[in-house]
Amino acid sequence: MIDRERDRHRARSARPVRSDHMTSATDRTPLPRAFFDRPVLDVAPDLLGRVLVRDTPDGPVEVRLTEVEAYAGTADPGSHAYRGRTARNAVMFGPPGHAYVYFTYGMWHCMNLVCCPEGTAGGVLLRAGEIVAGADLAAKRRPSSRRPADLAQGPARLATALGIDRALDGADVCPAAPADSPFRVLTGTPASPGAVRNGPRTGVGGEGAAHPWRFWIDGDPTVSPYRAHAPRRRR
DNA sequence: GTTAGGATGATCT
DNA sequence: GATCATCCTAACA
Repeated sequence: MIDRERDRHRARSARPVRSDHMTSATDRTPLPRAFFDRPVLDVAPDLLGRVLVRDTPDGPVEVRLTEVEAYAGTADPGSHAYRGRTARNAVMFGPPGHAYVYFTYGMWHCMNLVCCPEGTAGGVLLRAGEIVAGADLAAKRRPSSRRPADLAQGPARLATALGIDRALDGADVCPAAPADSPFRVLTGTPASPGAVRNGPRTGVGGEGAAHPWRFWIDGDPTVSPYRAHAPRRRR
């Protein structure tokens, strides 16, 4: 319990490494499918600093990823794919570079990026990020937001800010042309390896809790507060 | 500042 | 019928 508190404190209070005076422009080259056709533990930390673009008729929203979690398919007790393929998780077993969107807690959507070769159900949960374009639209979708940093501070918040729902389950994130999909992932400005931290995944209990497969950019204010797995109490 | 508890429904056993 | 890869608000220190 003490350790939990300490981890949480550490994640929140680490020194900021923000670059308010950044001069180098974001690299807007889309990531190729080969980027995702790798083991999840390679892809997950490499996604930090990348920019997910979500196009809608209302306009684009772009989020710079600051926190992700890796889920390693049928061998990982924390993964939705642990018990094998079902209608819900089918997209995870498909080709890499697609969105796996699920509905949870009766209210929220969360989004993964499918990794690994087809047939291997790897996924990276997008947990948090910094809205770098379309903040007005994101704020309209998230009226309870108090400040820019919390617009996408948490997986369901990120999905809400980007207007993501089950209709986007299976969407291609590496389209041949931008018009072919509502998603793209840009090269962005990858986080330097020295700024990347990792620790146990949020909300994952049991044997899956042992894996330190949550990755985040140290000190970034948009990283969500860590919560250890807590079994729901009966009432 | 922190914490407890309710909201709400698809999914799976 | 239990379990969620969660969020928000009210209440409290």
